[in-house]
Amino acid sequence: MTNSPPPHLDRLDLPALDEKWQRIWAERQTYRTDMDGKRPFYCLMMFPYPSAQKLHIGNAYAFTGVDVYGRYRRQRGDDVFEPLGFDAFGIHSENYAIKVGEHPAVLTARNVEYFREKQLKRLGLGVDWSHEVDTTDPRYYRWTQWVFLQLFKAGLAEHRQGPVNWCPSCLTVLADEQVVGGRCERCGSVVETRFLKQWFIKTTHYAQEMLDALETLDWSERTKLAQRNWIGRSEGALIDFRLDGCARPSVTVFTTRPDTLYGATFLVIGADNPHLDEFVGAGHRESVAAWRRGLPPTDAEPDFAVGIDLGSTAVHPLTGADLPVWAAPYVLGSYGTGAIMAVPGHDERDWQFARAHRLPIVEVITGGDVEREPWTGEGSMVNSGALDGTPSQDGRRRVVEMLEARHAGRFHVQFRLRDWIISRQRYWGPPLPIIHCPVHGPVGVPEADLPVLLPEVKDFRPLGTGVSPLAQAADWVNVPCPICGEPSRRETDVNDNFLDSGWYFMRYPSTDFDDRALDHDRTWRWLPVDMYIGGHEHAVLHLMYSRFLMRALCDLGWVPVPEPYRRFRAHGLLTFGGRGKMSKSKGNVINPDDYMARFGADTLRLYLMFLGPYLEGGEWNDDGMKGQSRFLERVWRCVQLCDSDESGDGERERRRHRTIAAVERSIEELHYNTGISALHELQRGIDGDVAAGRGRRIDARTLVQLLAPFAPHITEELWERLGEAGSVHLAPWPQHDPDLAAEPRVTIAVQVNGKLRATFDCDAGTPAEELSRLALAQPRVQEFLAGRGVRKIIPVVDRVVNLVV
RNA sequence: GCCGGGGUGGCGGAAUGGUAGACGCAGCGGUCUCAAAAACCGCCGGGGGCAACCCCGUGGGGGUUCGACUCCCCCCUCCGGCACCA
Repeated sequence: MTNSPPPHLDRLDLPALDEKWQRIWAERQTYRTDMDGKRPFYCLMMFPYPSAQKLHIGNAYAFTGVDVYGRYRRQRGDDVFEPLGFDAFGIHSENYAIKVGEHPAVLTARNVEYFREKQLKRLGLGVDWSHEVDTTDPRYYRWTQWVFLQLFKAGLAEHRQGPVNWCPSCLTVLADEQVVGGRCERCGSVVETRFLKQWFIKTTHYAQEMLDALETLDWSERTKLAQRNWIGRSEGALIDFRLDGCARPSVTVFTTRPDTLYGATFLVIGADNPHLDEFVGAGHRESVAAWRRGLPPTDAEPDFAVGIDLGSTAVHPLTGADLPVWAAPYVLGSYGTGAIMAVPGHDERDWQFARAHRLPIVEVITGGDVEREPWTGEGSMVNSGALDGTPSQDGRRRVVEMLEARHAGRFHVQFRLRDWIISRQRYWGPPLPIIHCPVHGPVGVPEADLPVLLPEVKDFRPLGTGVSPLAQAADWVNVPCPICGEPSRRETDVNDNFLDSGWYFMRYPSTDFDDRALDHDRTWRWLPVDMYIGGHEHAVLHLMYSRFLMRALCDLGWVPVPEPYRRFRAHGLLTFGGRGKMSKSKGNVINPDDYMARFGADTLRLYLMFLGPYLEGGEWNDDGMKGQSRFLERVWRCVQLCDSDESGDGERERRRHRTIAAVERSIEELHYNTGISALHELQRGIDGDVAAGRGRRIDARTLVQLLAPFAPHITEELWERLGEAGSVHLAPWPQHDPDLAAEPRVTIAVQVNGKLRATFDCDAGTPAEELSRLALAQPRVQEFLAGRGVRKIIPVVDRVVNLVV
């Protein structure tokens, strides 16, 4: 090769090519999807929330990986639908707006503009922008409200009192999924329990179905596992205990170990159980009330020393024994029935509590020494009346049968998943479309009156009173009941923005229609999503909610199938500066804009896809870009210097077909890094041909086409320069023929006792006996055998011959 | 504590149970240049040897196998998630 490009080659200016082709693609609507296409393929990426920060490199990584896949499918002839939008409502944006003293509507509109125009389009995504959604646009949230009304009408949305997570800093209720380790997912404040009337979506109604359907889904295994754990199915029994000495006549507890019932020595009511007062014995009221006031706020660390005897007693349903009733914070008031039977001999926490408060510990399952430590394993039942000697596994069923006979208990399946609280006492969200009538209670806003527009208010900051700032808009709040016309009040809470994002993918195909949420034909043609790729952090939030919504809307007849995503893959995490996710606080955020301005979008895309297996993520390294930058320079030169129309050459055809196969496999399995390696090798090969004056046009075309999903701009330019008509992104993908990729000659490794001692070449497919003969004939092999007899020969065709002496 | 995923050159990483380290970065040597940069060519796990070559090597220890980065068991370690769920 010469040291500088021949004079007739233009200098490669990647940022200029980005600008040129992005403009032309927009003009020619290259990525506009034929919504009536014969081979629909719905390729989905998680839409971003345009909070104050710009998109960072992690977003670019996520989007590029999906785009490569979508582009590949498009080149293979599918009608690929690759839409994008903005999840612009929510606390993220609102809090930032409060911080900078700007209205969230102004702020998010500006951010959306920047994201779309300066970053997402700049990356060269093959997105059909004509189907963009913005969750803050009334033309979108009108239908979010419609979705809520469908759930309301179906009885899947309920206004009820309940214990809820309250963030004292964000001044709003949070969903369970937004509480991490007892703290607010967003601000880290310790979450408090409050009893408020809230809107619940009955996700638990589909708990079993969603659990069962996981088995049938083609999803990343780790994502399915996270959902399985979150739904948290457990089997056991509900057991009723009669109570004496308090207001309540009885209490029901849940246990997964009914076989240990004979070992129950006391009951514990959750300290945050809303009905705690009803369990308190006469004469204990004041001491219990004082104890309760002195409790520390919800904390992740359980303290078994904390607890109080409530002074009432429970009657054991089988033995008739009197058991003391206690209250303690180690029992959750909101899981199961909010109360437990304590079996200290066979439960870690009950044992600790019993020790701390000198309560009796009884062994009812053999296998350990319950005075020293609790035995939670299986064994034979003892101290259990007629059931003594029964294996504990069988005992579970036997005890349930006995309870059922006495009407004191029954088999029960308990889920850890709880209903989704979707009301938020904040400003920046879609108002829940409900009117509270003194006569009719909560009434849905008639669908014809949608959208319920978010009203202007003087101050959009949260009030902290448990009421949304929307309550300040008196004219807006006071309306007649849609049924009877009585003076009524609008619901002033807005919905959780996970409701906005829970159905956005259903809306994309139907954005052409303003008079319906989901067009029947479009929805039946395009749903479910064929390929969804996104971050694993949404395993139990967005991915659970959207599965619920799809299932509910399917049962109501609005969508064709209950599961929203045919395939889901969780991509890996991009890290920088050691371990951990990129975040502003760690100071390890990379801004993609600078790199695109310097090296062009193709170089960035290529490097991101090369730095590690896409499903596993990898470490960003500033110097890594150089390798791909050099590669694109070499591609630019060698492709334009190929001028031979030769086609029959066996070895170079093999190389070409081998590369097609390698790139196809790498994209289909989302191991983009190995596909790019194969392209490097092909390019080096072509470079050698060009130096010898025989670079083939067919190789140049193939290289350009295979590289196109990763580097869409330079390949489009080269395609044009090669004199090809139309866009490379719409040209038919090169066919690969396995027969033409097969090597006629292979190298056989010869091992003696498993160690490599020689190699020789032979025709592919040489039979085993012939391989053995050839291996023994190798002079080096004879040296190593040194006259020792060969005990065994293991020939493997086209691979290896192992000689055992 | 429980669950999941990892541990391979200086670094990122390759490898249907069959020649470990493809591809890229960094480094070293060379070509070109007054010089430097860029580009191009070559070398690039460790140890030994003048050399042909030899020995060791995929977190540690066992095992299965003609043959193990790959399969099985135990341990160490890193990352991520969940975490009082009765």
